[in-house]
Amino acid sequence: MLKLSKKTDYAIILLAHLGGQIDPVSAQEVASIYKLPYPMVANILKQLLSSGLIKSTRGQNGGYVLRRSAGDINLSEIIRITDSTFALVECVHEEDACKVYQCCPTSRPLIALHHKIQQFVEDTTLANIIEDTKSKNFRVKKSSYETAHLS
Amino acid sequence: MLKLSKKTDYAIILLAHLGGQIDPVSAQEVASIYKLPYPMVANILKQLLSSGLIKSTRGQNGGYVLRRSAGDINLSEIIRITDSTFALVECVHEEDACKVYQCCPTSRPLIALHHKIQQFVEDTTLANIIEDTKSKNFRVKKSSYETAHLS
DNA sequence: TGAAATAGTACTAATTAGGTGCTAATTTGA
DNA sequence: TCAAATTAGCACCTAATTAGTACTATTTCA
Ligand code: SF4
Ligand code: SF4
Repeated sequence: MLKLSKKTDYAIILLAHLGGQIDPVSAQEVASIYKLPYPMVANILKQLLSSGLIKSTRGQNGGYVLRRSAGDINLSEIIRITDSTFALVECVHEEDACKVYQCCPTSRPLIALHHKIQQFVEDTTLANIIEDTKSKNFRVKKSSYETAHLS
Repeated sequence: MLKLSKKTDYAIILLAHLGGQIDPVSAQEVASIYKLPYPMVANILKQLLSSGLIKSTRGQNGGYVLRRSAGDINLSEIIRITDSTFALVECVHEEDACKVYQCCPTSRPLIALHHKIQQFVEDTTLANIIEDTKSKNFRVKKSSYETAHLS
């Protein structure tokens, strides 16, 4: 369906929040701030932890903090963790994955398109997202053309 | 999962084939050429027909031809027909679609990213795809950088 | 008339996404 | 020391979407 899963979508919100904090933030806290279902948030954080993107402290006043700087984390990596490795078409990473590959005339242009989109998501860092976040209140006043300073 | 559905993937193959022919091509024929399951191909062609992308002739020697020129059909339209309207995140086309929109800090940068990708798929016409298709045999010999003349 | 083909619709099966529950382990602070 | 807060690690369930199939009717042409 060519859209980000909720898991990835929420993960981006969570990471963007952690990126703006210094002290650990608990799953409880971040779920209530953004009105997200706590169990989902907890699950996603656990997955981000086991993938090494964040680190945790247990017990009272515990929570999560980013393990690396926001500028070092790109969107491609987040998608890979919470969704799966991005592949516009199956044959991008493994030619054998698609049984019609040998007959397929359009794999080449589709793979080329894949790489262009891939470049975008790799160039978009968490720091970029956090930066862009700050002006949310002006969204409705600006034209869509002016939102393009993302990369 | 951020990938094209098989339906869209196959639709592109079918349309690219029709774009290279003058006489009507039957579902049977195109299915056998590309080793695709006939029922799927037939279904997809029916959907492309009802969406006005192709036209049909029935009976013996019948089949399908493009209704418009390949240069007039872009990837965005194909995706809209066989998948659904592209939306990287739900809030792109309708803010109310996502219940956390009011609290969401990251919608702005994600919508910006959406528009960039959208621009790509709109700029990619069926004619571009057909053109790029011709050099498939050189794919393995070329670096991925050289595949970029798509848009 | 009969074979080849589309037209339309309805259906099933497999996979994925979204969301929940439970129990153990750890830390803090009263 | 003990209870509360919190993460850790699973296993599970349900709904939605995708992939693929089936069947019947209609049209065309030889
Ligand atoms: S582009 Fe062709 S080879 Fe690649 S996944 Fe799609 S059908 Fe298969
Ligand atoms: S970006 Fe935010 S508002 Fe948009 S769909 Fe995702 S969670 Fe909802």
